[in-house]
Amino acid sequence: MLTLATLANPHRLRVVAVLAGGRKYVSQLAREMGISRALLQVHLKKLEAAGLVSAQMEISPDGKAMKFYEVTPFAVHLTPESIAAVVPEMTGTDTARGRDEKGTV
Amino acid sequence: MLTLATLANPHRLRVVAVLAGGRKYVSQLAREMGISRALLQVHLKKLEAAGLVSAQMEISPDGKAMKFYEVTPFAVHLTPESIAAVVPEMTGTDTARGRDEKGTV
DNA sequence: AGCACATGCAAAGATAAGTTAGCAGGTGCT
DNA sequence: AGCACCTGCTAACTTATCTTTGCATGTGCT
Repeated sequence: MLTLATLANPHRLRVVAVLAGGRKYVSQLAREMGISRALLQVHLKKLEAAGLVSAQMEISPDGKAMKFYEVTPFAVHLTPESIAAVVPEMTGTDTARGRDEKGTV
Repeated sequence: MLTLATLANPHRLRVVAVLAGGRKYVSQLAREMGISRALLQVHLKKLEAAGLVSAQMEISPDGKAMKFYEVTPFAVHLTPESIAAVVPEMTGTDTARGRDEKGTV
C-alpha cells in the first residue's frame, strides 16, 4: 500500500527512473527534472519513507553539504493472487477503516 | 500509473482480493465487504477503467438484473529498472505536467 | 559584504480523491 | 399496494494530497 501509493505519482516515478541511472544530490536532481527543490524534497521524503530510496549526506571537497539519493533495489509483483494472499479478507465487518500501512503488497 | 493509482487504495485492493476468489455481483460484494453499494460502485468503476476487473450484466432466473464482476488476470512487476524503462526521462523540461495515463507501468 | 550554491522546514493555497445521502429506474413475491 | 431485492447516478461534503512561496541555516569565493 505505502509502496503502491508512493509509486502512484508521476514525479516520484520519474525520480526512481532517474535515480536508477545513478545517485544524485537533490539540487542536481531538481534541476535535471525541471521541478522545484521544495517539491522534489517532499517527494523524496515519501520515497524514502516507503523505503524505495535512501540518502547519504556528504560534504563535497569544497565544503558544500550535499545529500545524495539512490534507489533501493526493490521488486514488487502484483497479481490478483498475490494481492489476495496479502489482504486480510475478513468477509463481513469493516476492516479497511483507518489501516493504511501494508508494506508487503 | 493508472494501474498503480488504482491499486493504491485499501478498498480496491480488497475488492481484487475478494474477486480473486470468484465472481460476485455488486450488492453481494458490498454486503460481503461491509461497505455501501454507492462507495463500492465508485471503486469498481475505477478498477474497471484500469482494466483490472470486468463486468457482465446478467438476468437471474427470477428476473433480477445483476452485474457480475470478475478480476482480470493482470501481472505487474515493479523494479527500478522496469520503471526506468517505461518512464520517458527527457532530462530538463517539464514533462510530468498534465500527463497521467501511462497504462503500462 | 555580497553572491552562488547547498540544505531544511512549514504555512497556506490549489487540486484531487474518497464518501455519504438521496433520488431514479426495474422485477418478483405476498 | 407494499416490500425486498437488483442497478445507476449525482450533488454536496470531507479529507487527503500536491505545489508554491518564503524564510532560515551553512559553506566558499571575489
